Amino acid sequence: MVLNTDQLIPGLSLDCVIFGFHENQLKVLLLRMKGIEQWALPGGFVKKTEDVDHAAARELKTRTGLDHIFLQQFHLFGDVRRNEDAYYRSMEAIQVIDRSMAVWLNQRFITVGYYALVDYSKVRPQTDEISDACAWFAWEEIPDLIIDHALIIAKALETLRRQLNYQPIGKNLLAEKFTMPELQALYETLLDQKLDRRNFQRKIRSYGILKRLEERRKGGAHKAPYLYVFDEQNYNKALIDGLNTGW
Amino acid sequence: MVLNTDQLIPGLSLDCVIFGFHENQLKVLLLRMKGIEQWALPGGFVKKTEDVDHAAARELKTRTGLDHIFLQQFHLFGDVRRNEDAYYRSMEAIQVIDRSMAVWLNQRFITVGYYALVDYSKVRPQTDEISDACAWFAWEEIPDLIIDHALIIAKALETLRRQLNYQPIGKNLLAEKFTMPELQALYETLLDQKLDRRNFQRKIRSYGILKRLEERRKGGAHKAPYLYVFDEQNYNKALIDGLNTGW
DNA sequence: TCAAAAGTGTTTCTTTTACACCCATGC
DNA sequence: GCATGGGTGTAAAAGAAACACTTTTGA
Repeated sequence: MVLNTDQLIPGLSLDCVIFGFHENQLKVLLLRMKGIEQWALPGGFVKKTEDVDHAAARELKTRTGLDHIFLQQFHLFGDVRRNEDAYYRSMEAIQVIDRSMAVWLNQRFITVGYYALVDYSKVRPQTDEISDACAWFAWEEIPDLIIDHALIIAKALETLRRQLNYQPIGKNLLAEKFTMPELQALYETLLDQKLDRRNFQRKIRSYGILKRLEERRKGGAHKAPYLYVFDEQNYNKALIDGLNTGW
Repeated sequence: MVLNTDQLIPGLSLDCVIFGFHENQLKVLLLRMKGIEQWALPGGFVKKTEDVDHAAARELKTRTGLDHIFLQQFHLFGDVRRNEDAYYRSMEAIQVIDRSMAVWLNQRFITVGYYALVDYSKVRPQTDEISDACAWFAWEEIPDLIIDHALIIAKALETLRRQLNYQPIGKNLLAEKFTMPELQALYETLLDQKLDRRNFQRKIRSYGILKRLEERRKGGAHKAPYLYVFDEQNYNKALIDGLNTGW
């Protein structure tokens, strides 16, 4: 492994829950390390001379090729025993990492959870020297994960769902141009409930963050739906002001 | 200082934004370190054998004497340069801390922000060996703070305000028995807006998390208001399920 | 021509807002 | 007795929910 542990903050890692949306399913990008059966969240370490947020953006870029993406810290996982099960031992055994790296990894780690919303179609999952697979998994089909990564994903989704109530999302999970049914499917997936087509349209439109194009999505088997884009200005305003304040 | 730095995770601190409510003002508990003019958030470090959450609870207990209090992690502050201005140098100068402690403090620190909601009347602010003052400050009168502590407070309040929309709060900031006007004053302070008395009552009551007692608050200059307590069961349920889901 | 998806409008119900009157207390 | 705060109810407005019909398209 090419990491020079001297340059890294010891005991601090970060894990990215990278959400995508495809075929009406919420997906998460996962990684399998060489020599380990379980899958893991893509993650990394923070350089001593680097902002923590920057390290997360760097990891996201490495893994997806994407830049300037919605990426947000959501929780610090800091239990003493969270990484005590030394999952990487089999990596040392097959010489994916060396002894000193193994020792370094063996210390107590706290990890910062980040979640990212990305356009599924733009991502080409990347493996590296220490991983032999990188792939999207549908929310319902997430395999067995190392240490507390299942918990991290659960917490990320919980945060995302909450976010949905007061922030405009969708911009990052969909392609630039999208249809209303696509946006609705995204909301339905995230909320895990069916919504009324007409009421959904009304509500979303009332936010004033969408612009409908003249263009329609052709080639579908049925009536061609309109394409929409987010109105940059109003969208950004909504990001700051929120949507449903409740009071 | 009695801390043995060998037992602590290096480069990791935590800061607690302890909110109280008194005389219709939102207050924050602050600390002044010996030899430093600026005030600071009460904070601490995490033992190598301790959960991060536990360290926060420990700090809260030390500082306020309170246990089992609403205490929640809200953000990790991880910029490289956040603590580079070495505010503690004057502490070393007057020998509040020794050289090795100063060196230890001089490294890059990331800090986890926690916020706590406490019953103002139950707190007896505690100083210790390294601080010469510990006091409540009204939100509007927060003095100059060390490093990024003003930012940390701002972020805590932002989180708290957001929380207000989907979680029952008040339980932790008020005495066990409280009046509707007191609860309303709390909401008004947190939201920084006036609310209609009658509509507020209706809305709060519709949540079903309060129980009205027969008892009234006597001794006031006017009509005696009823006392309320939170209904434990429904309150806890609301904590989990949320109040205004928005969808 | 028909099944399935997409577009649009209306009615009903619920929630929120705005607003007015009576009661209790200390001065 | 009057100023002030506290309790309660009701009518109007806004928003959410429920619901039906028409259009487009490929098979």
